[in-house]
Amino acid sequence: MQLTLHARQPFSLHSVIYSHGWCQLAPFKEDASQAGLSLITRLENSQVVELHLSETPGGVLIETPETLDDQAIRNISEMINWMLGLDQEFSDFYALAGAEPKLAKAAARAQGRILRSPTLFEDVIKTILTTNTLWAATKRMNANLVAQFGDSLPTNLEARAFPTPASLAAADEATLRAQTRLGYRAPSVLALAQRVASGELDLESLKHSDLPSTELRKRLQTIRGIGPYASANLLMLLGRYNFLTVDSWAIKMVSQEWYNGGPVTPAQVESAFEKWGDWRGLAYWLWDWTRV
DNA sequence: GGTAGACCTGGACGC
DNA sequence: GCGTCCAGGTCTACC
Repeated sequence: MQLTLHARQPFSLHSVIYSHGWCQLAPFKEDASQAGLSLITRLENSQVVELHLSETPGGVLIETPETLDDQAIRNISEMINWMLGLDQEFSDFYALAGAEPKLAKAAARAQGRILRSPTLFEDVIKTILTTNTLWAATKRMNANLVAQFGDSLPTNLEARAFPTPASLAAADEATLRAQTRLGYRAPSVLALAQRVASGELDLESLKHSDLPSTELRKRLQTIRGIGPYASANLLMLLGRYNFLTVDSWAIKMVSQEWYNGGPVTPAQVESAFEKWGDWRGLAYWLWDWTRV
């Protein structure tokens, strides 16, 4: 099956794929050429498929060896549209960024879209796995979750999709802690999976929520394991750029950029980008931190 | 509202 | 090979 989707211009698949580290997390798989991206995902009809994404004039080409019915194709179309933010509009941001040397290349590179997972559930779990640990450990924990709880491709039992809420909800905390190496994050992951699987929490509805960003942030922070940094990361994935993902790296970068390497508080990191208004999270994210 | 300490893993380092 | 130290956000108790 082949499917072509149109993207609002300017668009660069490479810029979306490398917008952050998600492309390194299973079940995403980077192309050796860095020109495309593969993923294994579970469709609404429970079919597990492998999709390959590549750029085509005006948009993105989706290919899979599977034979799919019309409903599955619609499902994939909506999923990829969400993951790549094909409808997202950044002209206001580009107009502002053009006057700032540290962001001047954003429009030419078609930057702004942040790679999303197929479901917000997957993105919340992955975000929890990024907290209070090194990137190598995040990749390991995530790979363990996929390997132990994800559904397999029919044609390759080793290749798995991200676990469903139900499959994780059925796990026990001890297994998550010890075998998946989630450590103290295990209760958070388990509690979230159980809330989503039971229907108590409709995470996916937040993708298109009308809530103001501050309210959405409060809602996200009711999830165990989601604090200021993680909620800001999730808001950015939801297309809200009102908050900064202030982590230790951000503090270090702002210290070097504006405080001559001196001590910097999270509030000072926030204020450094305050003038960017509703775009401040994106201005921070795309800022060219290289010294001139 | 602000602060301190616990939570857990794995890499780096010294012995 | 073993022990110790440290980095990395969130949560909770306490002031």
